[in-house]
Amino acid sequence: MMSNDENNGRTPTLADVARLAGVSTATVSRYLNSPDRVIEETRKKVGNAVLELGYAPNFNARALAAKRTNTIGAIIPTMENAIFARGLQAFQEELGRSGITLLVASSSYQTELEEEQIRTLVSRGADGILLIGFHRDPKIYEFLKRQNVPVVVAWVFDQNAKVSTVGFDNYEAMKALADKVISMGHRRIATITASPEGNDRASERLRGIRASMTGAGIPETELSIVEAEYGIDEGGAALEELLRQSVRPSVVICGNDVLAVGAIAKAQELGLRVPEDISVTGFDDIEIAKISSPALTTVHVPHRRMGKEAANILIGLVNATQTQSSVLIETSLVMRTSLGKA
Amino acid sequence: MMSNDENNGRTPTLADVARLAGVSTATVSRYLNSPDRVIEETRKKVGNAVLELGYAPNFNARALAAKRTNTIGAIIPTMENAIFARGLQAFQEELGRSGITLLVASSSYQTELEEEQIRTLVSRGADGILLIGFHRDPKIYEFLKRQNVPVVVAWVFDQNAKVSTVGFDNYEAMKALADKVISMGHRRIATITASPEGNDRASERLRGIRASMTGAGIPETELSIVEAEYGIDEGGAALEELLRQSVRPSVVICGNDVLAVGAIAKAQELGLRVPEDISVTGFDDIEIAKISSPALTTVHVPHRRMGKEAANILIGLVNATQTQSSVLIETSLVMRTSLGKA
DNA sequence: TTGTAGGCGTTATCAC
DNA sequence: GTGATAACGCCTACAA
Repeated sequence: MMSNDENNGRTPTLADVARLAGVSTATVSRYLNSPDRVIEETRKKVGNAVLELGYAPNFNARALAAKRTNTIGAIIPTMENAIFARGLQAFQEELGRSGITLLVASSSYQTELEEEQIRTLVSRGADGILLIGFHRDPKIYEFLKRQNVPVVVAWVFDQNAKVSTVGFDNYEAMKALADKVISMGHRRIATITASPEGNDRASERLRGIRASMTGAGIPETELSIVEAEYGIDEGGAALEELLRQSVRPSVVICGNDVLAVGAIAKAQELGLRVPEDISVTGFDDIEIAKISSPALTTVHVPHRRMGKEAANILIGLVNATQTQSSVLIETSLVMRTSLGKA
Repeated sequence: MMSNDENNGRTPTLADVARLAGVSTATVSRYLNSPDRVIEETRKKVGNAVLELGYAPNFNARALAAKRTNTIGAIIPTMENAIFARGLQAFQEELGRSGITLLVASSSYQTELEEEQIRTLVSRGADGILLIGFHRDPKIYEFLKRQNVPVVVAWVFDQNAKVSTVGFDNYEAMKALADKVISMGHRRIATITASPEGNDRASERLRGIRASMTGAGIPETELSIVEAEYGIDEGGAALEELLRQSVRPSVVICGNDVLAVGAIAKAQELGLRVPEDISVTGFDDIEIAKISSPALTTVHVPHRRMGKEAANILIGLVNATQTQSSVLIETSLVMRTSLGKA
C-alpha cells in the first residue's frame, strides 16, 4: 500500500471513508451508528477503510444533524473543594455507564461567570445541566426552560422547587448540629463560613445556627460570624480574627471540614486545647475529618450518592422517561472529639 | 408585544434573529463575532432581536463552519486526587483568561478508557489536549498528530520527548527524598505506592528510591513495596500489610500525602510513635501535609504553576505562535517532623 | 456596511 | 441493504 493520504493534509471525513470503501456516505453512517443494519461484507470493507484512514467522526457535525449530543454539562463552584470534585466524579461515573460524556465548568462562586457558562453549555448542545444550589437569576431558569434543557440542582433539597433537586436541607442539617452543640452547654457561639452572599447553602446553614440559638433562648445577635474562603490557612486566619474579638467563643461552628481543620491547627498553634479550651465542628465529613487531631465532629454528607442520584435523575429527564422529581439525601451527625462540653 | 414565539417550539436560530431584526443572517453573524464591523443602528436592532428571542448560538454549527472550537480538552486520572483537581483548576483559570473553554474527562487510570476519551475529545473538535504522564500506546500520539491536535503532557518532564511536557522529573524528585532519608540513617525502607503499571509517575518514583538505595550500598531487593489506591484508609491498610512482614521498616516512603497521612494515622492507632518508632514521608505537599500530626516531610509540587504553564504552552501550540517546548517545574524537599533519624 | 450563496461533516428520509 | 439528497445552523468569501 503506497500511503493513505490521497487527501492532502485534511483530516479524513465520512466521504473519504465512503470513497475508499466504495460505498455511499449513508452506508458509512449506518456502519457507525447501527452496524446491524449493514451486511457483514460491506461492514468489513468500511471497517478497514475507517482503520486505514484513522477516521474519527466529527462530533459537531453529528450533533448538528442528529440534534442530540449525548452530553451533559455540570457547573460547580470550584474543583478545589474536595467534596464537589468527588461528587462530580461520582456523577461522571454514572453518566459514563450510560455512554454520556460530561462537560465541566467551574464558576469560582461568581454568578455572572456561571451565567456565561450555562449559556456556553447550552450552546454546546448539552442535553441537560447540573447546577449547585438554587440561587441565581430567575431569568436563567427561564432561559433553560425556553431552550428545553432539563436541569438538576444539587446540594440542596426542596420538594416544592420548580426544578428537580438532589440534596439535603442545609438549614435542618446545620440546625441539628447546632442543637447538639447547645445541648452540650455552649452559649458563646461563633461561626466561620463561606460568604453567604449568593450562596444558599451557606446562608441556609447560617439560618440553621440562628434558629437553634433562638430556640434555646440565646439572642441570635450574639453569634460571631467571620467569613472565609475555602482553605486550611483561611480557616486558621478566620480563627485568629475570631479570637481578637472581646469575648472568646467556647465553640466555633465551621462551614466545612477544611475550615475546621485549619481553625483547629491555628488554635493549637496559639496554645489553646481543643476541645478543652475551645470546641470546633466541621461540615461534609471528608476523610480529613477522621485524621484530624482531635478528630472532627461534623455533618456527614453522602456526596457520592448525591452525584449518582443526580446523574440518574438528569438522565431520566433528558430521555423524558421521567418527569421532574427531587430526592432527599439524608445527612447525619458524626460525633468525634473536637466538640466537647462547654 | 404579543409574544415571541412566532416559531412554534423551536429554539431560535440565527435566521430567526435576522428575520426579526430585518437584516441578513450574515449581519447577525457579524454582530455576534465582530460587532465593530456593523453600524451602531443595526447593532441595536439585532441586539434587541437577540434579547427578545433569548437566542443562543449553536456552538456545533459554529464549530462546523468555522473549523475552530476555542476549546481545549484535558484528561486526568481522577478528580478524587486533590492535586490533579487543583492543577486542573489552575489550568482552567488560565484558559478562561483567553476565552477558551475546557472539556474535562477522567480516566480512572484505565488506559483503554483514556484512549476512548481522547478520541471523543478530538471528535468534539478540541483544539488541543492536556494529558497526564507519557505512558500510552504510541498509536495515540500518531493519531493525535494525524488529526493535527497539539498535546501537552503534564506531571512529567522530558526535554527530549516528542511532545511538549510541563512537569518535573519524578525520578530525581523521589531520589532526592530517598537520599535524604538514607542520610538520616534509615536502612529498612518500605514504600506505599500507586500501581506502577501504566503509571510512569509512580514507576519513575519507584526507580528513584531504588537508585538511591543502590547508591548507598543497600540492595534494592530489600525495598518492601505495597501498592494502594488513593485514599487515607487505603494508606492505612497498606501500612498494616507492611507491618505484617517479617522485618519492620524504619521508614515508609509514600507515593503521595494522602497515603502518608493514612499510614501515620494507622501507625498511631497501632501504638507506634511517628517518627520515633517509624518515619513516614509523603509527596505533593498539599495542605493536609501541614496539619497532619506529626507534620509531613514531603516533596513540594507547585501544581498550580504547572497547570498554568501547561495552559500557556498549549495555547501557544494551538495558535501556532509557538513550537513544541517543555518547561521544567522545580520540586523541593519540605522537611517537617514525620521523618526522623533511624 | 450589508446581502447572497456555497460549504462545513453528519444524519435521515426517501426511493431503489 | 444501499444510495441519492435534503436538511442541520452557522461562517465567509464575494458582490453589491
